[in-house]
Amino acid sequence: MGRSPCCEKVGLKKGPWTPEEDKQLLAYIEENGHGSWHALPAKAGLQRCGKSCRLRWTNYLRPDIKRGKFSQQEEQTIIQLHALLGNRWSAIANHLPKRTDNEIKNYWNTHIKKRLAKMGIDPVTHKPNTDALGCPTKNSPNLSHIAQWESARLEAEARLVRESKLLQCNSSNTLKLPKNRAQPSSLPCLDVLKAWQSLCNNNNNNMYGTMIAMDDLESPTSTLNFHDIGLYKENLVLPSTSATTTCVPGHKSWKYFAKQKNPVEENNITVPVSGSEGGSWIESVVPSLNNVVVEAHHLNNDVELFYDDDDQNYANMNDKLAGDVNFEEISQSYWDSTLVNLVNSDPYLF
DNA sequence: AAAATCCACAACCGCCACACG
DNA sequence: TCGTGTGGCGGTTGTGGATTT
Repeated sequence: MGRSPCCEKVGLKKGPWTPEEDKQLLAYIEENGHGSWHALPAKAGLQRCGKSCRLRWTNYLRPDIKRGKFSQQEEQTIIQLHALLGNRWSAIANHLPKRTDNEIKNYWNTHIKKRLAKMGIDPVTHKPNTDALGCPTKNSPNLSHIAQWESARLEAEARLVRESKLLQCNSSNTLKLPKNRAQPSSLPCLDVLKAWQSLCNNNNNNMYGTMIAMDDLESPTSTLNFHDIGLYKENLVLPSTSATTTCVPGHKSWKYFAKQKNPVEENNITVPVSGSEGGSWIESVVPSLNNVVVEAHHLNNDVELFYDDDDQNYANMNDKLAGDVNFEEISQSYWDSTLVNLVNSDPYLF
């Protein structure tokens, strides 16, 4: 409740950290771990509040932070994710390995936001600016590639929204949400299914527009977000085990991480996915307040495939990988020789 | 050369959610 | 169920260097 009392104590140092303080904090954490941030400053001999120490560590001192200029790829990812997630910087940071939310937020505010504005794109809505009559503003006619891309995206969005609106939510399709997830007051269930099927049937790899389209089914601030479907198209290329290497139809680059687990019979709107290889696949789409969890159960092999952004599976997995391995670069041989053992040996990867 | 302004980014603030007793 | 401590998040401010006037 309320503000942490540690920051109100007098006599604690504020402002920029000195190299000596950094060294002290680093040395303490490397030796003892951070433990309770509240208790850390006293133990480490720092005249700082725990909160300040935590921020310094997470935003600056942590060894797994990549600093320096953002690449074009990273910048594009930020723009795309921002269009989907808004100012949820920590969620965006989860998709940019080694970048902190603070860094991304700063980069957005100082670079990207201004650039989008210059291109005639509203950085909040990601839509082209228009005047009161709905005409493009003076910046809009010279749309860059990004602007054109945004425009195409919006067209796709509008089309999918129209299609989705044709379906009514079937009240019998009440979803049983996982624990600790807030349940929206109403869920456009059939829209969810439609979205998922649309994704599954989409062969042109242009998933992004589809995802965004689903994001705004109800309103610009819809609680139903499909951002988690497909965001990992490029990241999730880990082959799953044994015979269960089936991908979502139409997305052959998608391969799932797998672990042994009994089939789960709840949480399901079940959507049989035609065209999948290997038999009894059930795809479950579980919308929640801020995300969509996608589960896939292979009933024959008793394997559950699962991904869930909120649980940060990829971040966890990323931590497990030796070195700076980009998921895109993982080969079948690397899986066979290394990763499969890792997965099988650690049930807590998920 | 000095002052003013701009800019990038580190750091802080205040609120919220959650765990726990 | 409630109160409290704690960590996390997003918005905002502060600071120092770079650039412009």
